[in-house]
Amino acid sequence: MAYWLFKSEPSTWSWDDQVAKGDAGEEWDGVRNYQARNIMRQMAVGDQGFFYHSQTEKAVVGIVEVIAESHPDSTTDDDRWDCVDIKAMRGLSTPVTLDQIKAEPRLAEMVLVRNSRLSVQPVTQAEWDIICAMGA
DNA sequence: GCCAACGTTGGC
DNA sequence: GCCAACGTTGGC
Repeated sequence: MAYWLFKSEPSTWSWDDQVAKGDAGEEWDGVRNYQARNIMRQMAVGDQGFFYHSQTEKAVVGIVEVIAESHPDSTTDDDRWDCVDIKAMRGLSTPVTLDQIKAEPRLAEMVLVRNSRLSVQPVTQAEWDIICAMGA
């Protein structure tokens, strides 16, 4: 199983919005970036991901599961853009903030730290375990 | 609200 | 195919 990170502005699509969708989940649509799209194309059903709030909160707030592999993005007619579907699994007891992540030397190589603008990112097993422990 | 970083676009 | 201009994103 692989791990990922999904970034969203809470004012556009928040963790609460995602939770409200329940097990039906929702398309992770609107991505218009080749790098992010290519990462989504690598995802498999059952993979897990962090749900990260950018801008005001800047923290990992929850864990999601991929429930549909990459397919055309229904919000555009442009066939270049794909998306996956995800559903909320559980919230973190304590959100893990960007400050905490930057303060943890073992997370210095995270894409979130290295390339903060990428909206969909891969996460390693080690990074996953560390952040889960920090948020428990 | 500003600015730096980055990606995309379009003219040549 | 290069590069300047522009738009977007996200941290501060």
